[in-house]
Amino acid sequence: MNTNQRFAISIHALTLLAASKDPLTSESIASSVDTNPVVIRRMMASLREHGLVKSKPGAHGGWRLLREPQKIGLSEVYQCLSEDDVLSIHSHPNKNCPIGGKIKGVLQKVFGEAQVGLENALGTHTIADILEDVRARA
Amino acid sequence: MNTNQRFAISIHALTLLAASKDPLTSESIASSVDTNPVVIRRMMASLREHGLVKSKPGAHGGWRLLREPQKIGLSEVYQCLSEDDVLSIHSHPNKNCPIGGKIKGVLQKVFGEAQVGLENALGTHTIADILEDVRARA
DNA sequence: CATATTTGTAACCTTTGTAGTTACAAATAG
DNA sequence: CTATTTGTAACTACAAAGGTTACAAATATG
Repeated sequence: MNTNQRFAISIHALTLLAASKDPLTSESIASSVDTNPVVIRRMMASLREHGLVKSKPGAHGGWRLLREPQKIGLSEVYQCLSEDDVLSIHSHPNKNCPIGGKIKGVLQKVFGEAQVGLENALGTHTIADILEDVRARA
Repeated sequence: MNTNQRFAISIHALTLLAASKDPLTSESIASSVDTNPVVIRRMMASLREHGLVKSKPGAHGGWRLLREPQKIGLSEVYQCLSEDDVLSIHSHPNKNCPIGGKIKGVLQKVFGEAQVGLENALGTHTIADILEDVRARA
């Protein structure tokens, strides 16, 4: 239903940062993700706006975490990126229809609950967990 | 994150059917949803494949439910449409990287849990509930 | 200061998915 | 037979995403 790899890439990048003492460049993150450095910068900018990471331009620059990995929950990462909700409502149902006129409000409520269900499940994991899981698969 | 109104439209259409004794045509459903009848037929075809509705061509034809509305959970409706999961994984992380090589498996597990959280929340509602909620907003 | 490195960002292209639309065949009721 | 309705292919328009290039601005180092 959805195609937007930014969330997956964000987790990937944050996990790389959690595993590294030194800052990582967009270039090196892009290499592990297998994409273009600009794609990484664009995405990391959202994480930076929410205070999860910091960037430093120039020689020996790059990205680093601003918080311990066990304090970065996946629901928070998700919220850095999610402009809209996962489920979306059709825009202009017929307001003259007794059902069409009311359905949007009902769907908003129900889809909101679904969103909470999704984010609660994500919130049970942190970047530290993910790193641990990755390492356990060695 | 997502744009695909089919789930919302499916719920809308099923609610219309639940509220009607007689079969409804794609035309009349499309009118309440405010879209083209072909869009409705395409979407209803998925619901038919999963045994939720039945269609009859020809004069006095149309769509009707094959099950009582209180026995149609929203999670099931969702599953009729969801080809992919809500959260999607980036396709080709670098397998030579110690993290890139393992991240897909880890994300599959975590995203699967998130999907379950979403569907569980949806599963607490049925088409009968939705119709009731709509009517309560009169 | 000069240079190499790295982020920041705008601009553009391509691909993909979705909704919308037209057209017409096939089925069905009366 | 005729009007109605689904089934489906084919096409268009549009938007979002990822990828790419180009270049300005910032920074560490010698």
